[in-house]
Amino acid sequence: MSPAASPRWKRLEPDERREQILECATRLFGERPYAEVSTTDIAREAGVARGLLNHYFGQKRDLYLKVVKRMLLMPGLEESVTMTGTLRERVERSVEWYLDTVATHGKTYVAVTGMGGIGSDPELERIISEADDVAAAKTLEFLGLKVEVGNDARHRAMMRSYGGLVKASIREWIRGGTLSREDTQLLLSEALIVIVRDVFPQLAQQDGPARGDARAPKTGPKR
Amino acid sequence: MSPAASPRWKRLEPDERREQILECATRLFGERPYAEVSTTDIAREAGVARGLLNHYFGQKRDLYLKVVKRMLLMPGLEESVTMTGTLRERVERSVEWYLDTVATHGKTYVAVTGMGGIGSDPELERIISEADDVAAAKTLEFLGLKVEVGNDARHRAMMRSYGGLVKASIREWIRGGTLSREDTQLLLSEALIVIVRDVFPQLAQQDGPARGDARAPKTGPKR
DNA sequence: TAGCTTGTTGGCGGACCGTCAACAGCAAGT
DNA sequence: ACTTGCTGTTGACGGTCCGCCAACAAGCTA
Repeated sequence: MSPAASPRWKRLEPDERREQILECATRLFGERPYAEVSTTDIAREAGVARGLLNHYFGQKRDLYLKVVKRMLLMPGLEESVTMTGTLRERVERSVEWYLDTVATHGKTYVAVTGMGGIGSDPELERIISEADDVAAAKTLEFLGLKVEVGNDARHRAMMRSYGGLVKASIREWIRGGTLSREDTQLLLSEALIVIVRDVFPQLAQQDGPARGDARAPKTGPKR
Repeated sequence: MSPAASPRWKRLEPDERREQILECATRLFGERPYAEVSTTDIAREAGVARGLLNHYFGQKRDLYLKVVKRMLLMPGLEESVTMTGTLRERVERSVEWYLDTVATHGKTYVAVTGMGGIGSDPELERIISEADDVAAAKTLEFLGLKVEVGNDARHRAMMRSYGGLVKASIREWIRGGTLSREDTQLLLSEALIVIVRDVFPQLAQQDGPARGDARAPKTGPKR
């Protein structure tokens, strides 16, 4: 008889196995809520023993965090869009690019960023918040706005808040279709313009005619 | 000897007991994430057997939903604020009222509305979305804006999206203090004004001078 | 082919949750 | 004051899920 008819399981490089498990986990976490995806499900989907998940990722929660991290790392904004024209034009193009990117990830993006997976987990919030910071910094940089360091924390916080609007409207768009893509883009562009004007009031005059009702006081922290 | 020295437990009316459990659950869910609050914890906190929670609320998830519901029902906006003055003034007052209300609920509100509790649960999302609708409708009504029924779904979706901005910025404010209350109020007011102008473009001229760069097309679904 | 490295398995122990039959507080009836 | 009955409440049982770890085996090397 053949010396080793067929091995009962195949031995993979750690990186390969890790990647394979990550993909299965990503798919399942996109289909069902966090609590309803058991490690047994993921293991079965990947065709491995359940204990292997703990071996590679530690806790189930850690595996989920890895999934979120990989999902939120969005590649190259700056290479794919030109940054010319008025502030409004640039804003609209960057929002458009962002919606394109999200559209490719689809439901998994919504499930991960949205009402969440895990319940208010500090680590998860840190990761998402960090990803929001990156996205915000990219956007601001793309808009050609330099961050003066004194207000950095405040500006980042404002952009993270804007991220809340982004996610909520995208959820409306992707999930139920209660907003069309045009609606979403309009909403996000207008809001971003307003925020930029508040955070960087000195740039207001760059965008064509100034607003009629410019609030003279309290456009920034008193200095 | 005394006939019944002291009963080992006290018998309460169902409504009383329910309320007592709800309060303990509310406190605990405000302190820790959903998954880290066991029904045993809640039962111990309330000085009650664990099975009683299931008797009154069914699943642990149902108890959590009850907590969220009670948390999101915010009483009387319309009675407490006058609705006179320009659109900007009314917006700023309503935002201010909302921030006051949230401030009283504190961390629990943030934990409940925020990154959530349960993982993307349809029922939970329905509840939160419904509460957002109520808050949005109250706000719009308070602003003196009548909803024309044709665009109702779209308008509600936009206001729910705005709710995402509200929650995110409030989280920045309450949690880490990365935004001051003034920052939060400024951000939310400006954004709300913009949204109202987009959703109800015909009301733009009510608020002083019109914007210089008013977008003539695509201010609504084509009809 | 024998030996060694290490990727992988499978079961153990513990935590948590939903259910349900039995128990007991307590108010009404005698 | 004692008994009866209603029902609020308890405590344990069965099941699921997860983290851990010793044993196992795939596959390279000599």
